[in-house]
Amino acid sequence: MTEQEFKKRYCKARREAIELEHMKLNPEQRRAVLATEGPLLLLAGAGSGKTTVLIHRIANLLRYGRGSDSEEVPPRATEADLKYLEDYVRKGKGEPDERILRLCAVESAPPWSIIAITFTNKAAGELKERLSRMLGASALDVWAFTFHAACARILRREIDRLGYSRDFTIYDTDDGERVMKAVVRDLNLDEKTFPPKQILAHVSRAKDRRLSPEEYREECEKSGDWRLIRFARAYGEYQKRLREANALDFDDIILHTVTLLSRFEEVRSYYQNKFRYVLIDEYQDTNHLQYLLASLLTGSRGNICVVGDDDQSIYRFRGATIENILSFEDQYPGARVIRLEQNYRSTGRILEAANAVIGHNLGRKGKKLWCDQGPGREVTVYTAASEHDEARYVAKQIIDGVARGENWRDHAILYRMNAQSRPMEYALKQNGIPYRIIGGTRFFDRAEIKDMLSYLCVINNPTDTLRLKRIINSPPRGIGARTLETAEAIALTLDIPLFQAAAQAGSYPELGKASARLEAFARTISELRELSETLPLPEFYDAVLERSGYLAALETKGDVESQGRAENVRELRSSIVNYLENDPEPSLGGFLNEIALYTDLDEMTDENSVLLMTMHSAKGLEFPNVYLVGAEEGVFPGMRSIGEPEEMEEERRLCYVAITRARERLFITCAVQRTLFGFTASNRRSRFVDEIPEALVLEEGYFPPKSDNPPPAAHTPGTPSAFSGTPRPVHSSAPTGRPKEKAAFRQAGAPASGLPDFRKGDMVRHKVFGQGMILTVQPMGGDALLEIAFDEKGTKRLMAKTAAPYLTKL
DNA sequence: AGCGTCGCCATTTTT
DNA sequence: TGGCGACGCT
Repeated sequence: MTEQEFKKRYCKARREAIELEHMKLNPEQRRAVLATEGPLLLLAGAGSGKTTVLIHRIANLLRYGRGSDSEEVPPRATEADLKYLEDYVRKGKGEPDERILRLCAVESAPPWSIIAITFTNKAAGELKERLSRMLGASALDVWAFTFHAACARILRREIDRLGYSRDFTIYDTDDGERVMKAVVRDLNLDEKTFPPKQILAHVSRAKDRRLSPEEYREECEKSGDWRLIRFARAYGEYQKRLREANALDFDDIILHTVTLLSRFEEVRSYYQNKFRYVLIDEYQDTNHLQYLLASLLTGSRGNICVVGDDDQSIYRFRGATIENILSFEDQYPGARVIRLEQNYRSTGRILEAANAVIGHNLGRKGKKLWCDQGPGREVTVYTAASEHDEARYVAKQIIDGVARGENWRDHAILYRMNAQSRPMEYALKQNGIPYRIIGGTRFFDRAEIKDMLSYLCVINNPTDTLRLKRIINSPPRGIGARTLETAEAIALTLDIPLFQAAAQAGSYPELGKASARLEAFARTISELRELSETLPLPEFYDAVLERSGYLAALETKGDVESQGRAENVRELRSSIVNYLENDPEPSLGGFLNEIALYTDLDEMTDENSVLLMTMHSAKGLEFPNVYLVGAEEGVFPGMRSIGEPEEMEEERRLCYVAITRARERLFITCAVQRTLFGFTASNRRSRFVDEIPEALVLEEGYFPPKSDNPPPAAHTPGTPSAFSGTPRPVHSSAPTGRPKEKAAFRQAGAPASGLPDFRKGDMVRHKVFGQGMILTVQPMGGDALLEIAFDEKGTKRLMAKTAAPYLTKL
């Protein structure tokens, strides 16, 4: 055997041997796992198993390094080795022994040499969990973090080079807004013409382009726009204040890491040497800065693997550039591209619908999902008379589903705006359907939680003036705006932290009577600070709750609102306990650092409830039944996107995301008339609905005469894509020619006229809740509230008219 | 300092 | 429709 031949056979056998361990994957997935070297773009469609691929890829790197993607033969490999390898492949069992491991590995990657970056903590956590389940504890040394967590980690080591100290604090959006607000006031700008939020948006964009306040100012001056020039000045001042407070906002975390890596050769080479393999998830959501970071971490070795789906890019509004994924191959010459198009989630019709809709977009890589699952049921399109009718329809479908044996949690209602949840909630409540709203204001964004965290921040670091100001008078302790102002002035002139001024308030006569209150507050904080050094964290937290008077203030208020808040504040304790269990060296500072980047504590519980959320928050999730609600022009696609081609494409991608959440059944609903924000409007139904081939659709509900509904072809941009196999008929969904629906108008779950005769003590059977007895009947404006004790589901309150179709008297 | 009223405004969200 | 901030009154 020639050396050439040996080499060839060896590499082939080695590759096949490694492949055996991934036989559960499909061929494309396997290719993606084995292509370890060089740049790789993985276009992973919805439901194509990309996380599985990511996991296997990391596992492969840890075990075999570049073994599956290399032409190198180990220098001491013998023909006996080759034979052993080939025999192993022939057996096809895929359970490698020591020798196989040794023969296949080419520089196995140590865990800490792999960095996998995700967008959310949830995704990072999931990655870590699945990795450690597959590979044991050593997998925990893989750097699986969010962009921000990874950068914060780097900064905690290196940031002193930029003149910040390593124990910097992280300001969230809310903190940033407070600072900017103060800046606007101090620059004597009007908050109406210079909304702090808007300035921050500009600042964020400037940071994304790596413009310093000076550079940004120069640019603004060239433009001659006096408003922009003020913006630039505000940016400078804002940045100055963050620096003084040794604080970083979310953009700074990335920006400063990029600066560090590009400016300091030794930092750059340290991390480039450390990280042999860089993986980035959800690449379509990265912004320019994150692109730079990724390329700086990758270095000349070029082992970067990005995973994403251009069709699922829905965060342009917060700076994500779809460009990053579209031009990956230009930025990394020689990049390999692998498409994962086999979908393991949805039925054929749902996928066809998704393909057809997204096919109307122009700027895309092109990809068509397929599955071997069979067509499944039609997509149901229901036209409702109003948003209430729409909600009742959805409630009815859910009840029917559950009556068939499904779980509540198998149903998800997706809408464009949070404001749309209200009528839905109403209908669900009336039917006694358990539900849970995801999103809206999240746990850590709630005022009471921020207050408690601010207490902890101030105790940990009394010079954190921003947080100090937040809590100094909550609960009210007689330290008002006036007092605070004088105290701040004193602190400023003496160049001491505000906290110190408060602590020695007695020595400043201008504070008058308030000085005693300031000192008392400062004393409380100092005492708590001492306690924090001796007590275990949860007990210490209890002490904070008590001594701050915060909890007591909530409890004395006694209304439902405050009760909920008190509940939340106590709830925070459990995340402290949680932290304690995960950190080998827990400390108050450690907890605060972790919490600063961790917002989604409310893990979706496994409680059995119908889920309501925006289409955005549904990304990455899947449900057997999906209700895509409010499919009307002006709602979805939203008002702002009409007439803006780029925006419209983003809306369409959002539609694609929403459709592909459905596993078995997809319901799309629209209302002929809808009241939103106090205005009643009649909207045409969404163009996206009309982009779904008619053959896939089953129409239900109310149809107005044709004249009210101009042909959809007029507002359907683009041409049916080459991918959408079935060419669309020129006209599609105008209701004429479908006589049956016209006659079939009946509002969903609409109450039969007249009040059903329910009495106290009646035994009834409900379609879903089973048998029960009516406890009370309270007449309420032509309807009645029934309180029914069900044998198995407990006591529920239902509206008589809504429940009537599902209730029978026994 | 704290409460009530008026008027304005209005996607989507993660870190 | 509803939530929030500014303002003005007590």
